[in-house]
Amino acid sequence: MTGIVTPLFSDGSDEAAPGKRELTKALNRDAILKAARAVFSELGYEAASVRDIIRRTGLASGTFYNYYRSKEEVAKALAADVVQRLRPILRAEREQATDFESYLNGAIRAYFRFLIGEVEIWGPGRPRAERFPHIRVQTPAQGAVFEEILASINLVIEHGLAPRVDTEYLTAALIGVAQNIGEKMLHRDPVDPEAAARFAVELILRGIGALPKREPA
Amino acid sequence: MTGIVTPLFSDGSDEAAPGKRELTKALNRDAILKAARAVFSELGYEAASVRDIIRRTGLASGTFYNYYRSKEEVAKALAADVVQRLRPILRAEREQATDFESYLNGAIRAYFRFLIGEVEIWGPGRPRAERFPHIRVQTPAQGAVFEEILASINLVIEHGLAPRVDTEYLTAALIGVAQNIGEKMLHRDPVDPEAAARFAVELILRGIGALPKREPA
Amino acid sequence: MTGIVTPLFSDGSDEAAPGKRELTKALNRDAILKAARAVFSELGYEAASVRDIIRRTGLASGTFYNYYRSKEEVAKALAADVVQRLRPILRAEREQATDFESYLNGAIRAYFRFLIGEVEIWGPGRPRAERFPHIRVQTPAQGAVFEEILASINLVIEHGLAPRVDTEYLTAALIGVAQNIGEKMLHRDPVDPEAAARFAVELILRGIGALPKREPA
Amino acid sequence: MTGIVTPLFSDGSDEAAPGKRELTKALNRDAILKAARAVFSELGYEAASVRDIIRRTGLASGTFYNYYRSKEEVAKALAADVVQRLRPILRAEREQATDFESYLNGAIRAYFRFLIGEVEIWGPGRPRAERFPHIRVQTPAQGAVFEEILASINLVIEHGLAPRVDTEYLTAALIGVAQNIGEKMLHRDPVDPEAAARFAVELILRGIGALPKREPA
DNA sequence: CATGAATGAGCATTCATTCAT
DNA sequence: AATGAATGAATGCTCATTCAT
Repeated sequence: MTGIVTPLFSDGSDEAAPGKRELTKALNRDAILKAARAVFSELGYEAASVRDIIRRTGLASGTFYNYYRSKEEVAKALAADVVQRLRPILRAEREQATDFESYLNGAIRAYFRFLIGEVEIWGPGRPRAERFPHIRVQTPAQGAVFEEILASINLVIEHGLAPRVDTEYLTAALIGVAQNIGEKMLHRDPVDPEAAARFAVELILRGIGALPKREPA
Repeated sequence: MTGIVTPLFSDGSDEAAPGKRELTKALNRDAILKAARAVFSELGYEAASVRDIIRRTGLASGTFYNYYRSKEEVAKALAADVVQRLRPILRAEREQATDFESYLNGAIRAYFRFLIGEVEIWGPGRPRAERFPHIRVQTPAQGAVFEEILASINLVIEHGLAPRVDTEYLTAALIGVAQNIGEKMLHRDPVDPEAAARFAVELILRGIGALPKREPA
Repeated sequence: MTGIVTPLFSDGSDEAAPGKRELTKALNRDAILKAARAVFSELGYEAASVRDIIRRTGLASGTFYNYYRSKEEVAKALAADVVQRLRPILRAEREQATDFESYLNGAIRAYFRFLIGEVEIWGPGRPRAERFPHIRVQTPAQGAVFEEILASINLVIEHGLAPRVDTEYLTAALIGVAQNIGEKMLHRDPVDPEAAARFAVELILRGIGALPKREPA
Repeated sequence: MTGIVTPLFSDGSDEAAPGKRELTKALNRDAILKAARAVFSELGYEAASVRDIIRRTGLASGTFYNYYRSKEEVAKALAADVVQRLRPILRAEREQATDFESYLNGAIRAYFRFLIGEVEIWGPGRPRAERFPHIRVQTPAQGAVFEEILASINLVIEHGLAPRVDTEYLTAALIGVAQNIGEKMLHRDPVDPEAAARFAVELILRGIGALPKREPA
């Protein structure tokens, strides 16, 4: 029952380095986050218990509460973390986009590439899912990502880049397409975000009349 | 606090078609299913407990286990039930479809109309969702419905009606679009399945090049 | 881990007798109450835990909650029980009293006799008390008893039987005297409620000028 | 969140009377005692936790254990403190008393005046009490005070100043009267210790035949 | 000596499941 | 077959206490 332990050997650099205490704290916090991410992914947010999380860290049960007040709080931290990494990417895409087409292109590509860096969140092969295959559960991180994309799309639309359609339905469709194609993409070998993005973007753009009909391949 | 009870004394007429015994059994089974559907919808599958379900039926807790072995089993029954009602509709659409366009048209329309008849499954206003908005939960019935549609699309594609695209991505996109637009549709007032279906179908069909570009509105 | 068990042999009398189930329930309820009384008395209400109570019954932990929702509820039941037994006695004394003197005489006597029947509530030798002797804890039953006496006194006073004094201070004094002398009485051998009552009553009555000065013994 | 801290660097002057170190220690000790007194008064002794106490001091949790080994120990210190202040007062009263009447007069007055100076110990409005009103909790200080008075009375009695009564019952009655009237006194506005003392003293003295019957008011 | 994170026992409570009635 | 009480594992969480820093 050791969990994260104080490093046995100091590196001697005491200047700006965090003290042993701070280090252990940071390590523990990370360990909890990591464990939570894994547990949420395997069991689903609802089914996961705080004890599942700490059990996986090897820390004592009480220790969890030194870092987070509840399962919900870890979930929020996890979501915040993923959002913090995704948001600037989406913002950049918005800023350099000249029209809806270029925005969508960039955003979807960015999202798919982002996905690949986060496989353990969408991680193919969730055992929980096997127990009752009909239910698809979202982890907090996944939920946060979709909300972020939604927000990004809405921003673009508000700025007049919108195509002339029912925008609520459009964003719903967009999210749906990105969500499902992204997930399929992760199961392919090799994982090819460019191809997936091309498919999704063309489908949407031509679907709303922003692209010419596809040439027969 | 008895709910549906077995009559203590039979009136001697045991030969009539369903039989008193069988009738009560069927009633109880239905009561449990109905309660489960409501509970799953209100609390979400994971958060719902067997106790929540039987509490709502008024039956005794032990009685539950005469019909189902666990929450999972009721969920499966619920899924089976919804599938049983959806499947023939989708099959009919497949059988009378002449091309992918006509199939998709029929299937999506059928699905959206079906949704409306099952509002209590998608029931807007799940309080649980409010507590942690990032998480979207699926009820067993919802999961089953999506799986059924997926299967139907795959059948159509296997039978050669497929458009010339990556069919796995296509079905993924299709499901995503139907799923998300269907959900949005349910929250509108008035609920208009035809308009929603038109949007979804045109998006997909034009998206894969099966429809001409949309005229400027 | 057997706790209260179903009696092994029925006595064959099935007429008005409670079913086995009801009997066990009644026995369990009593066992819990009894255990709670002992635990409160030994550990004090605050220090006692629900687990202490059920541990002492030998029942399973969950079983407690089939009978009471919390420690507070058992405490209330305990208090209600003691009050239910004390109240009619006090009422009788009030009704047959002709003046304050006769009321007080009757009430104090009744209270002291009642105490003796409830030794296990005031039980001499509370181990908890030894752990930190400065603290005197009241069990819920004790509290209820004092409240009941207080109410009784106030009733008498309201009905004009009051002596001409500051009645709030009078009742306070009365309760204090009864409380402390009663407790001392229980530790004597032999326990003599009559002598104790005589002392308390004379002290109070002469104290408020309702009795002549005591003759030198 | 440091509360009282040990200065990180000494200024070299370590020889001054109490010494920096000793001073800080005394300050911390006092801070803990003060916090404990407040916490016990607000929450009751049993409900109060060591954490509650240190939280209120602003000190680190571990620091508590440099001064006291447990909640019980602070309680004892608190009791000792109050006793230390009360004892000389009572002794003085004993020493200048010529008979039981004069002693009682002085002692009760002293006690009631003392009470007023320690309102925060008896502090009216303990929220805990409201949650389950039947239970009256004593703080360690309160208990100590009563024990001290008890001891004082017994001393007087041993020295032959005793009236001709059952002295054990007498002290019990005395304590009871002082305790309850004292408490009521604190809730009156204005708080009048003289009046309260007069009531209590006359009640007891006349009660044991040491005073003539009261004149009709 | 102060600090505050780690520890793990303990508590209240809920729940799925069993089984005597 | 229906009932509902009993069971005990499991959960979220708090707390006293220790100890490396």
